Amino acid sequence: MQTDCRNCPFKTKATAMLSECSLDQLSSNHLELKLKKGDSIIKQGTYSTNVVFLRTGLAKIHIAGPYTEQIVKMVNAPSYLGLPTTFGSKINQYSVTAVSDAEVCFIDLEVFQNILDENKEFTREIIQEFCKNELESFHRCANRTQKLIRGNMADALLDFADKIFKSDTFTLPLSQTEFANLVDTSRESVSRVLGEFDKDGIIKVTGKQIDILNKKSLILVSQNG
Amino acid sequence: MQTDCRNCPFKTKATAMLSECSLDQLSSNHLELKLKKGDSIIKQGTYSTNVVFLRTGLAKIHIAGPYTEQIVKMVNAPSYLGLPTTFGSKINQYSVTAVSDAEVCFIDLEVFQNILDENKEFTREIIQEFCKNELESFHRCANRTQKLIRGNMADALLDFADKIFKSDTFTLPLSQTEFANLVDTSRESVSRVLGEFDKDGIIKVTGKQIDILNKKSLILVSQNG
DNA sequence: ATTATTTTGTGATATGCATCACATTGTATA
DNA sequence: TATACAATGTGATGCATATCACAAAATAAT
Repeated sequence: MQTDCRNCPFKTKATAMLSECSLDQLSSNHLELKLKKGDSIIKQGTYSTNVVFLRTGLAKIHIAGPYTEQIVKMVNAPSYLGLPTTFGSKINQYSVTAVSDAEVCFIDLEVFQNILDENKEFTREIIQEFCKNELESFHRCANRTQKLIRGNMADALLDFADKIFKSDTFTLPLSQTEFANLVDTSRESVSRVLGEFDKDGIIKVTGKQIDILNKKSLILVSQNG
Repeated sequence: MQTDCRNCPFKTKATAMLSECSLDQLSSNHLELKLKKGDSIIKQGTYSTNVVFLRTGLAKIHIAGPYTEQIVKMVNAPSYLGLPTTFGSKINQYSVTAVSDAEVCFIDLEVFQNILDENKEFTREIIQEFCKNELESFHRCANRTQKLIRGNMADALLDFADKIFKSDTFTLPLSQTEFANLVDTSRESVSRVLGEFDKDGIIKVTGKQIDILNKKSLILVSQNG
């Protein structure tokens, strides 16, 4: 399936910088796909020469650790995925899976490279993106290892509310097992802590539905314990 | 102090791609400094519009976590430092400190940006570098949280041997407290585990001097417990 | 050299959380 | 609608490791 990228309403900040010429180049060199929740977008260990543009939806980046699968981060559209592998080893070093219905465009790496070469502004934005990611990963590294479970879970919930869903009411797009892999805990602890937060009136849990009732408390838990 | 960048013997893969013109631009727009072990290169919370080129030496990237200072990674020359902050918020989000004597060049961000704009190959290499870092951080994230202390310490030692010093004999450039902050442990555990490894004949510890005696064992410990 | 300060070694104790073991509920499948 | 399977709730137990509390070296400062 091919669409005209010029009129794509789901541009990243970077894509908005592209010349019409480059957009046309994209149009004629990409494969658009509609995915269902759970579908694999990038599979670790697999060969790939594509950059993936996540047009709509929400995805998890996950990687096989020595014992369990670890969710490294959540990504929501619009966003480019898979740059590290395609620019690096060509063998995907991690997996990306849709956790909601999603639309993606597969872009040939060479085309993407051309577009980088020919659009300074685009390149700047992509580099900005890398910088932001690196900083985030530094912070995550420092926080996740120093905080206790309640703090990390509070962080994760705040992340979902503020960065992913932009709302204090949302339905968790992950099972508790997945949530545990994101927060570096066990499934049981997720269940327990979610229960505690509910009992304490900080959030309301109704199945996978989360309502943040007392955001200040949640932030306090995030900061302390 | 200014030197001619054309003849700098400490070029990164990226810098080697630069045109003579760009190198001259660098030459006339940078500040070269000799640093002593312990000197600060980048200070978290501080304003900055410089990219730093680590010409020689070894540095640690560290960040203030909620409780302790966390060492995020070790970087050895030649390497560019501080891109994430300068391209991002201008306020340094982390610190970089020399852990050995070092030489650095401070490059004005605008100059660096110009050079990026005008050298596609250079840009490609810088992006490659970002990709490599992102992958590394993913792996670290998965490993550090899943492995026990012995495994993580083995990893760190192997990293020093293989990536930093390229030798199975080296002197630890960190105190045990710092090492602990790198490996997500307590100072006491570092002392204990180092003692265990020594007793088991895997390494020989003489003060800060480390000799890897049985690398296979060390790799096994890294993989298992 | 002598004192002060930082770094390291090592035992004893406390604790956060993983793990195990089920019960229970929810959800897909026949 | 019944049945299988996956996702969740919850107690009891064990363990890895942080923390505390010193002693002993090693380094730095005077």
